[in-house]
Amino acid sequence: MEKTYDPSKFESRIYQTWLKNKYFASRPDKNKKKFSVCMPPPNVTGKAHVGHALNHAIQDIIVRYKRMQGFETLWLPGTDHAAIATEAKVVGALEKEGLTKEQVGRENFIRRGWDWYKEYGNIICEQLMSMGDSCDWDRKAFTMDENLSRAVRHSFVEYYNKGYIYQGKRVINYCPKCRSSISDIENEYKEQTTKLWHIRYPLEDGSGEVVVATTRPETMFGDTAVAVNPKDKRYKNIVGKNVILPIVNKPIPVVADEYCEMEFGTGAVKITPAHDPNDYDLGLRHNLPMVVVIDDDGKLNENAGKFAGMDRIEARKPIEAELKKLGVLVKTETYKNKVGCCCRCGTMTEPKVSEQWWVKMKELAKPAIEAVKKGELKFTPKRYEKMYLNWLENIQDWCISRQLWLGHRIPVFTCKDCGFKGAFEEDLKVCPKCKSKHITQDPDVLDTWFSSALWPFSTLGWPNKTPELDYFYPTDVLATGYDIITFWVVRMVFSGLFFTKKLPFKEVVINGIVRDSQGRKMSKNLGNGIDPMEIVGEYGADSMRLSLINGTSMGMDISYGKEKAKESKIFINKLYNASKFVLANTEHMQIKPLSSFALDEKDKWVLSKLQDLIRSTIKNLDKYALGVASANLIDFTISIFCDWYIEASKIDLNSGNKESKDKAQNILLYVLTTLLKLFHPYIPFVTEEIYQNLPGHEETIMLSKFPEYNSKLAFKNLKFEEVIAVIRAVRATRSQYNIPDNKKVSINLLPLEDEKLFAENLNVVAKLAGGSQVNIIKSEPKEKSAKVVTSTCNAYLPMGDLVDEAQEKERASKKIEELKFEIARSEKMLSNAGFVAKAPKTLVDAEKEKLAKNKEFLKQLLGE
RNA sequence: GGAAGUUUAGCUCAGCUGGGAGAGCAUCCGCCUUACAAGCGGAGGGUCAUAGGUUCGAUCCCUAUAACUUCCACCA
Repeated sequence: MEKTYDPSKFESRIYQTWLKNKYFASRPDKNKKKFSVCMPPPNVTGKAHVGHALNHAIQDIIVRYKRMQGFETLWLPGTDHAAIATEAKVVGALEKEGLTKEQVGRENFIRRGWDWYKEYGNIICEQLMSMGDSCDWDRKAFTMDENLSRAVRHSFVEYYNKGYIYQGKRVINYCPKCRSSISDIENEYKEQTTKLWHIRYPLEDGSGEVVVATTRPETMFGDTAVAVNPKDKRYKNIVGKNVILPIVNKPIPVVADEYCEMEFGTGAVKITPAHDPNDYDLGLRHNLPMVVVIDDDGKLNENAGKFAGMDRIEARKPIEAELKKLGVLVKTETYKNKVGCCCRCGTMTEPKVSEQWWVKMKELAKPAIEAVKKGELKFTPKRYEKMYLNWLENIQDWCISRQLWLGHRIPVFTCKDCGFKGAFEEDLKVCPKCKSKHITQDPDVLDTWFSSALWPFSTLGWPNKTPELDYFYPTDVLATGYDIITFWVVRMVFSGLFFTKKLPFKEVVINGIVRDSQGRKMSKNLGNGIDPMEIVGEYGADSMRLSLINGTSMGMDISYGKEKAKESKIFINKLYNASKFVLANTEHMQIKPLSSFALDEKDKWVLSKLQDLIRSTIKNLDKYALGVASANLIDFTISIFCDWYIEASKIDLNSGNKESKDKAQNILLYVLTTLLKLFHPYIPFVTEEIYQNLPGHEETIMLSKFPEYNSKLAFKNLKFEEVIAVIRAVRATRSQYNIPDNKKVSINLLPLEDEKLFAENLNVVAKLAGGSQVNIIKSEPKEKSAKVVTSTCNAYLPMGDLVDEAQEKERASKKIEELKFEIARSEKMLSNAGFVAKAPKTLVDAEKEKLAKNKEFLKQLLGE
């Protein structure tokens, strides 16, 4: 092994070995239990961000753990075509050549899309590899693959034929930049400061006026009414009359509708049915005409008169000027509101009436709701079930059509001659009704999430009955972020239940969002994003993984910065160095069963602690408490293995006694090997690197058996901590006397109970407390000494005149105070009748015992 | 407007199906001790947001309050 820990020297080499040996591969095997996970497909043309790093660390830890436990484990990777995002990039590339979509035509455009996928599609996968993802790359899927596309068409046709898909006119959110409709969840509301324009609409009969307040003056050309609340006394007399729409000079009616809030603004609202969902509904109720004034490109159209051709937002200024000129602008005030924006490009979306394709949701949602309510589908943490249920219980129909060219084209065909219309899995060439060949296909494509919703089964071959689908489906766990529960998790669940009659997974593990070290969301605007590849380059994938997981709890947002990766690297370095020590001392060792050795107290202690660790690690991994498990592993490594066992083992290793040396070597090897296996899911590279150098190692740590609790190596009545306590107390006293660590002193031990224990550990005390010589004494020494007390053993450091009486007194009285406090506390508890009567017996007994011990201890201290 | 979450050491966060508060970093003191100075030893530092309640006992359960965060709905 290299002298210093340098992950860049071996991480990629090890990954290549794993790949080459097909350790990630998985095949249906009826003799084994399976464990399957499907990867949330990242955007094919995207790059990994720290959110991926976190999510993938979680998945890989779970998957590696299960694989080591002997499950036939499949982690199925893949990517998503992300139509809107990719189309925007291809359009951008065309623009640079001075071309438009329309100029190159649909077919060529799609070809360019594929070129794009091919050029950039592998970047993200390579990045995931460098993070250590142990997925079965041979099964890598892409939502636009032939078989996945077949799944999309198959499911569409099934929905369609069963009446779940319909075409309908509704107000939808339209992104003028992406030139497509987007669904409600893709429409994000952002706060902005704008103005509230108060505009005067004069009554047609000249008897007065109505002032309306609006945030969107540019839509006034599409106004077809002014609405007031029927209860509003101010406007009672004018309901039914007409007002004149300024600039346009057109009469429009005043209507009464509950929708208007009397308190807001002036209590009168201008109604633009074509450009606002509420106005649209109101328009339907009152039979109002619809006037479209904004075109798909976000520009005002001919209905806006002289403002035609201007951008909807830019037109506000000249419109305001015109209103002022006409004397109908009462006032403007600054106003904060929220406007819908496209989640992909951030452009303000335009509510717009149009004909779109929809999936009826109410009925599909029902079994998905039931699954969680019955406990068949579980979320970790549980609170996210509420988010899921809340969404499904208030679900709206799903707008699945997008006005794009990239993606899965809607397989609905219409006969130009007889008007026949239907959905087909194969392209329709001849009308089944009139045999005409004049067939057209719907121009729109499907929402990207439509194909993602099929992911857990389409990737396994569905709708074909493949052995993979049969064996690996349903999958076991889905790990994803809470930000896509509504986009994706919900849709996979109802799609899975509808098409396969099974839940696509049993458990959903939700991770939080990775924020910057100041707790802010990472964003391009702030420039505070962290590139995971940079972290991997600087600290290694292992450090990045551990730092993202350790000490966190599932579902919580985490603040992250390079410092954390550095901390993890420092720890891994420690593990690496400890391993180097073990390796250096076990080179030519003989491997023997631990039962063949006479174990002393420190051996029993480390082995028992290790068994506890194995048990707790399994328990925590099973409930996805990954951050707790790793913290325990790290704590054991440093505070038990390195600080005490390794140091103490040096005595046995250098004793010259072959039996002792053999024993120490075998214990060191066993503890380290076990520890590496427990750590492997978190830090796969370095554990493999070390493992490959261990005596008696197997082919790979990846496929070695995950440690199991061994009761034969778990001992009771461990006493080594009494020795530790004495060493600690001596060290503290030395520190108080400013005796540097490298200065040896003689130490006299006066055991209070177990003389044998201390007699057996004299050399341990000498080694770890800096003793030149350590002796057992039978009574208080006459020599002037610094006195060190613990509850089971006193230690005396003979220092002659260097003994500081004042300090000795202070230390003694401090100890006495402590004891008195403890005794008072115990007595108070035990004198409480309620405690004695109601607390568990073991607790009461323990308290009694503690009290008796402390009293004895105190007596002994005071007696001197 | 509806819902959820967070509040613990100077900082970043763990922990708790209720039984004496933890880690890392930072700070202070002492050490290059032959795995590790990316280290070792020692030390200081917290009414576990506030107020009530349940209990023999509350950081943990319940109820209010405050601050911050997020999700959903949305008033022109």
